[in-house]
Amino acid sequence: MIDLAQLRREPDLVRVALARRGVPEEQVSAVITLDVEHRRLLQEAESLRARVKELSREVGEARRLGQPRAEELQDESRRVGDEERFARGRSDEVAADLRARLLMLPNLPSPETPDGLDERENVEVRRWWPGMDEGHSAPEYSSAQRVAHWDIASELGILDLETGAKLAGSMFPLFRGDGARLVRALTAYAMDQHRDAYEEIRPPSVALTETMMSTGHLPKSADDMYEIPRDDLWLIPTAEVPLTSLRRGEIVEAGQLPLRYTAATACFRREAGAAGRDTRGLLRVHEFDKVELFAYCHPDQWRDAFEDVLARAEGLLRGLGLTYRVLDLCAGDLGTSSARTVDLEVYSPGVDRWLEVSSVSWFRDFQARRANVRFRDAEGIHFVHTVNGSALAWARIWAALVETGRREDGSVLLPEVLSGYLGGQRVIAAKG
RNA sequence: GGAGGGAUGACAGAGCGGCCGAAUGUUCCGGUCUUGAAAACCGGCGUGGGUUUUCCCACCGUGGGUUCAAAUCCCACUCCCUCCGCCA
Repeated sequence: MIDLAQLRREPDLVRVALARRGVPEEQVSAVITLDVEHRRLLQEAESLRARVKELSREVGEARRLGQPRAEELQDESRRVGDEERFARGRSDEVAADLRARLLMLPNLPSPETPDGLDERENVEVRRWWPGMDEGHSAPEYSSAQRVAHWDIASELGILDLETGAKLAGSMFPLFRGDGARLVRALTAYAMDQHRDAYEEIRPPSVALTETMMSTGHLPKSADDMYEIPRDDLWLIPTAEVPLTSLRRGEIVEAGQLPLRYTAATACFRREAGAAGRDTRGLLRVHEFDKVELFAYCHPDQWRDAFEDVLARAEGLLRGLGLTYRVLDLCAGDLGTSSARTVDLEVYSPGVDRWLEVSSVSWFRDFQARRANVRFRDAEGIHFVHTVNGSALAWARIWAALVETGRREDGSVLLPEVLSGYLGGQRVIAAKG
């Protein structure tokens, strides 16, 4: 959540920043009004409380000395106590309202985040394709590569969407044979690339409501997630959720920062807002495997952490030989918790589309404040910054690889970097 | 799932219902001493909020309750440990 102290200090700055992402001015003002009211009620309740404590001390004193005024004091304390409970109740009500509204406010966009209200105004910052570094122009794709992955997949028997749907409903993909093996190889490839600097974590695939709150996925995006109400659990939509809560409530020494973690997990998304869109193949699915990179860092380190995650995600794409572009998301297209986000999209020739396969974000202290993760240095205690990004999300990568690698004979050539993870195999053979 | 034990500050570990936000030890920080270090000695050392420099409030696993007054009593829950059962 945003910093209430900052909102008090610089209300106009907050108003202007949030207006960039389309938050109505009234939403901000409502929070300010509630905050003023809350502080007034809190002071009232606390001074009554102080009076009760004072009287109670006097009661003890009087009784020790056997003074008859103890009874009177006791009665008065009871009266003040009733008043206090009433005042406290009103204060708590306002506080709950305040908190609820504060949690609904998104993060302030970074000054360098481009203006714009939706994805049409995202800014393409660069593009890469195999051979570009050697001066070659963008690749021409053959007709063999202009076949959608769902067609290739059924031809080769490596993806079985019908059976996935039979088991779990539509948009739950089922990979098989070399297709399943490919997913496993991709995860192993990525994890090995990151192990020099990121501690590998294998977290639970479910999270408590409190854990979902910390990243900002709740309360706002409840409809986009799978819920297990009986146990107050949610299926994680990304490993960002458990990783952000790894150090929840802790104070770490500044010298330990940055703390970097990586995790490969399944990610579950209801995609409620996108029902009916991109439903074919792997363009949009309810479950996919993803490798996530995450860092808790010092406010001075966020840019390095951000650049590192981005460089690693791009490095994987280059290793895989996929054409991709980098988009700087505009203020209006930012996720709730993010101050700055860069998306990576791969070009997939069979469907002729750019597919989002990574999102690298800097959250400033927005998530750290919710998760209460702080660091201590000579000056005192402060919230850490969080940075994370996918490196990478495999379902769409899988589609792009299969489409890009398809040859005239119908077989699929896989990138060399994966051969070590595929027992030397380079090709998914066409069915004879 | 059953039986028992436990949860207090960075750690260890006290705490008759009434100056307990909390003893003590360790760690850590500053100082004295020392050529330097260690030891010894002296001092300091939780977090958040409100007010603002005088203070006030909250927090002793979580949530309720009893009481003039709760770390301390009662209830529920969570987690951890030991034992039994079950099991990938």
